[in-house]
Amino acid sequence: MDGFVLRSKVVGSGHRQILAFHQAGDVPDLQSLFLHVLDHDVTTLGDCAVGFIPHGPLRQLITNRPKVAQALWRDTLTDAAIFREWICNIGQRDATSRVAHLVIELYTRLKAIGRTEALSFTFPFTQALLADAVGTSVVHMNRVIQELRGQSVLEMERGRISILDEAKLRRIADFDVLYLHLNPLL
Amino acid sequence: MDGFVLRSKVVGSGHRQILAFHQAGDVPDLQSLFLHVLDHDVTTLGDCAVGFIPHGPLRQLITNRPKVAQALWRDTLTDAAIFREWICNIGQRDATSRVAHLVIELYTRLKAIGRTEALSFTFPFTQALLADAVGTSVVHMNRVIQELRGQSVLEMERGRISILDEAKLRRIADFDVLYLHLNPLL
DNA sequence: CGTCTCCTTGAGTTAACTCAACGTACGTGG
DNA sequence: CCACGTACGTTGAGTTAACTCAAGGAGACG
Repeated sequence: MDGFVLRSKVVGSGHRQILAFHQAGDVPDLQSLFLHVLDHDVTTLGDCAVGFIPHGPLRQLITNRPKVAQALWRDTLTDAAIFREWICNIGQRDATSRVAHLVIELYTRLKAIGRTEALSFTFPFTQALLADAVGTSVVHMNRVIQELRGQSVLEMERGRISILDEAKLRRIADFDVLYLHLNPLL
Repeated sequence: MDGFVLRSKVVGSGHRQILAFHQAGDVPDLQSLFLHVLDHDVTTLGDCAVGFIPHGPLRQLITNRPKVAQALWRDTLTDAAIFREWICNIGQRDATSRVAHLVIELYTRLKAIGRTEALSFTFPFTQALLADAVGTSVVHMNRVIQELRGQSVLEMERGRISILDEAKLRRIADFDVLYLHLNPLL
């Protein structure tokens, strides 16, 4: 309902990979609705207001109301689409692009629910967090952020991210909004 | 029904990222059932026998038979779980581990449907294909494969992958089968 | 005032990349 | 049946992006 939630997984080396960020309105738990065992961690990121829906009533709802079921199913499919884009992001782009891409994704999704102000939004990140999300070391993340700052593309400070040059950021990010499937009527 | 299908996406640089492999019994198209616009490519890999189910009758089936709907929904959720593991694989492991992990994943999934022989299976790969799947260059993929060959862990030749030392491969891969959710009753 | 978390910087190292060339197998058409 | 083209694999050499280790600085907070 408010705040941010993240999915993550710790691999054998001890490093953590963040798999997704969720915001107000998302239902992260749907990913495990029919899996019976959670294969990753789901954590709040700072202060959060969250609601819980027991699986029992939820399954009943899904059985009795096909339209609601389809809307929820659709939600899990857009999550999957975002996972796929993250695979591309981490697999094919350099660290600077990856960060830019992540920032635009967060900005775009937050804008869709009216939680941005102009070209900025609040997000309780640390550099270590961003590093875990895009698969770089913390030190390198620091240098990438300085690079983006130096180019007057982004500003990041105390839980707030501000886009200074949107066109340039989009270019660096190689961002195509399609995968977010924001328009359900399309 | 037979053969392999792959999902992929081409990024701005022109490079291709493979997002998933699908085998007999999978229904790759379910990922776009409620999205109305496909955000990535789905391609056959060599000779294939595929079946098509029009969305109309499929939606009707889903509406009328909640149990079937849940089984199909579950299928899309396991696909998402695999996407998540790929994010970890590409984001956190080195190239050798990534290849090892991919091989064990393919082997495990094929074994579940009885399409392996002993510790080997047929798969129409090229080194360029594997490179696109784990996000490395072709040249580096070649060296990684030579490394695995040299350590007597794997053999790959003419569309066949053979595991020579399963324990060692699992160790290199950092593989935990959980994310495949092979047992629906768990 | 000390402690904790987070950010920053420098230096050395390594994994992976690019470019370019060459080898090899296979199939096809002359 | 050979010559050629194509696709795939292999190798070497030089370069670069990113990593690790280690240390120092800045702000927040009790």
